[in-house]
Amino acid sequence: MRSRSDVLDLAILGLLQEAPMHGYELRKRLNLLLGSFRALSYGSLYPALKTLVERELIAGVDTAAPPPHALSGKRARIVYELTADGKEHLAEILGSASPASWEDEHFDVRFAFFGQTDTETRLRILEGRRTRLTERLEQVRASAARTRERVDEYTLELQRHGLEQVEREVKWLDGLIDNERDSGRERIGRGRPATSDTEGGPASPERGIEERR
Amino acid sequence: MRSRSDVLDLAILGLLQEAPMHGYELRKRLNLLLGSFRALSYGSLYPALKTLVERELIAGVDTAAPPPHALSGKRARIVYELTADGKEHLAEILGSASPASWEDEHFDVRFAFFGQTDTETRLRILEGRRTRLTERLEQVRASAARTRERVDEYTLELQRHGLEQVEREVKWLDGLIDNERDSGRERIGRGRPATSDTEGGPASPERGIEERR
DNA sequence: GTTAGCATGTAAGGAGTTACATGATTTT
DNA sequence: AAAATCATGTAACTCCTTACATGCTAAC
Repeated sequence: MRSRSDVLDLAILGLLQEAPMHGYELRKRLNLLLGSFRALSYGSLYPALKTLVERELIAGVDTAAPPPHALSGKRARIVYELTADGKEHLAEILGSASPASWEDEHFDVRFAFFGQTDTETRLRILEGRRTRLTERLEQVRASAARTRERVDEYTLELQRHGLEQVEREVKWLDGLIDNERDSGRERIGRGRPATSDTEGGPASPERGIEERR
Repeated sequence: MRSRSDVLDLAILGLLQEAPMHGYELRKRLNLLLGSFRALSYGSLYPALKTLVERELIAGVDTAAPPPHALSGKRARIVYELTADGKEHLAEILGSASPASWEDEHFDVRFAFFGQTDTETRLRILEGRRTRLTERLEQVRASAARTRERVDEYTLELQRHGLEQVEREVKWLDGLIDNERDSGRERIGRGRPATSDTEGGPASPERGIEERR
């Protein structure tokens, strides 16, 4: 009875670290976080919560009938929060930078919780990710060169577009890496993102991502 | 005993239409085609081939022991090719433009076989895809606006980057759509819009499409 | 003569989805 | 009063991967 996706577990723990929440709300936040739109189903979420409770990493409090006030009005909903074990477990994961961290499935979630990760680990993950992507570029370019002639134009265009997307992602990473290097060099604190930021708009962390346009 | 992924079936049929092939080779071509790098495993491919044979859409010929010459040297390998039914089935799929065609999982494969698809269908798929993506942009932007304040900067940056990628894809589609419109109209003058996609980027977009053939 | 790559398959299991089942609360 | 949306869960099923099992052939 092991598993239930590492990624989902981490996403849940990370979100609960920010604030206790019930399942339904968790799902919405999760959908914004992961892949940004693919809707995670309840059929995945609730069983995952269940096993996390069994492992005592989170605890659920049913807000329906709090012994003192019998009629709090609200209907049954179970608000989950991290246990001490859960916090420890989360900190352990967020402090690590294993090769898995920069694979497709893990990277986005790890990145989303960079606010709870120290600069050094952030850098190692970003660099690992960058290496992973450039390896991939090499590989695809190599095998594309080998099959060049027998491929029709649309297949070729699809490949070209795919490569361009990856190249773009590498540039994005370069910006982020520069950013982290700058911030790592001036302060030694834990966590804390680089920018003082806050001014309005969907502005990107200053120098990081301005390429294009 | 239905199914075995539509997408995989289509990819196999489409590739076999181009040329008969054995499993091992099919896999390599498939990996270039789909997602461009994610390696499809034999555990998926061979069972899929098996059911396609059972459905009589393809037929496999074992090249190991051709009755006439007992020692052709080559080891056992099964070359698959489309049956008449298979060709018909493929043509039917490639002629359709159902909503499924422009969903994430299907679109790439449909696009890869545009060479075997008529202009009108190509256009409908490209436009459907474009609509799908812009809907998604709207949706994400809307829910992002609602949660604006309580999201930290890294999560925000991730979302911003995600949106940018989708926007880029829409522009790519715009270029392709213009291209198809021009060719559908059997190229009358009309200095083409040149698809404002480019900037410093490496690849020269379009151009490749729509020549030779 | 041994490593690397060609070639074909099966069994078990992981990670998720859809569809079902149920009911409360809020909005129109 | 109806419809939407909040809220929680389970069962069955899908699609895929990993690991196993087997053996040939080319190159070093």
